[in-house]
Amino acid sequence: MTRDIEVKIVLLNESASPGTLHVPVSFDFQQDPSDLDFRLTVNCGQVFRWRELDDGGLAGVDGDNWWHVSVSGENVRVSGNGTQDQFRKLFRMDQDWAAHRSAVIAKAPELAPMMGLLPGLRLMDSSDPVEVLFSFLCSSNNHLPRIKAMVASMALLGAPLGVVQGELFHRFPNVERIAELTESELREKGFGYRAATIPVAAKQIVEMGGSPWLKALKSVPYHRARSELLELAGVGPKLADCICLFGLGHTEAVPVDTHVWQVAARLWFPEFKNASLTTRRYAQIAEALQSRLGTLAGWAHQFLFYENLLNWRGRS
DNA sequence: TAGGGACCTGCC
DNA sequence: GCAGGTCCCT
Repeated sequence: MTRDIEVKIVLLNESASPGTLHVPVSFDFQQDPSDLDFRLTVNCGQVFRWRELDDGGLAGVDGDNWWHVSVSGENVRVSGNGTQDQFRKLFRMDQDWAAHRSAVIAKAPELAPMMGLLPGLRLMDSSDPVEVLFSFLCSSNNHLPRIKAMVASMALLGAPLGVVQGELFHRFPNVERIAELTESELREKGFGYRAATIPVAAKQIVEMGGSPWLKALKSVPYHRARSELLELAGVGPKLADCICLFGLGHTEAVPVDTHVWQVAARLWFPEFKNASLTTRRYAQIAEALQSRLGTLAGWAHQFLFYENLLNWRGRS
């Protein structure tokens, strides 16, 4: 691993988030793709700003850092402006995921087939809950390509971080900047009815203390964090759980969306077959996973979600 | 409480 | 018609 001097440059652009630029570093390591598959992990709907490059690599942003990942068999080369520890944290590389896999299969054997189809799907740990929150605010009643376009559009408002293969990557804007947006400008940019809720939610967060308030929800119990998030405009049970799981490290959270709903009805609740997703039934499904898997429930849920998403066309 | 409909926009 | 829903109203 090489580690060059860090140069801190505070950007003076008032309209953008303050950020830091570092001299790029790179490091190499060995990684079994069936334990951690970077391509799968950044494409399975936890994050919306990673893209595949012409050289076959992956590039994306997390918080103040941009990353460029190149995988060749078990050899991985990472370039970026952050530390190796930050990269390892993003992909939760310090945990024993083979053991986690065995634990999930032991307690919920019916999940084994789906886990087998998606080897290397890892739960990420974003360092910017603000980006997670507003990304998922864009996701309601929406599809992936448009969600990505909307998140990319918001990201243009943030400070420039670095250039990868000729493409400029931005830090996600801070809540204060998002709170300045107007409904009409967001509607012009194609946000649809979410244009109304995004600035309102941002103002609510600023009112309560901004990003520090949101980050503080990492260290309160999951149910407390969830109920606080539910007070925000446009945030219902599903989004609150996504924010808890992907942005706040509450890994017992189980977001129940249309895909998880379908799988759950097939697997555990046949009586839900022609029913609607109510608060009560939502809780029953989440509880079914949480009671058996505890803090591994959120990771396990990801297999239900993504396997169903990939194969939804093939089902009735 | 459960069920139903509206809501932006774009792709199947 | 339907998307990784939420909100409002019977």
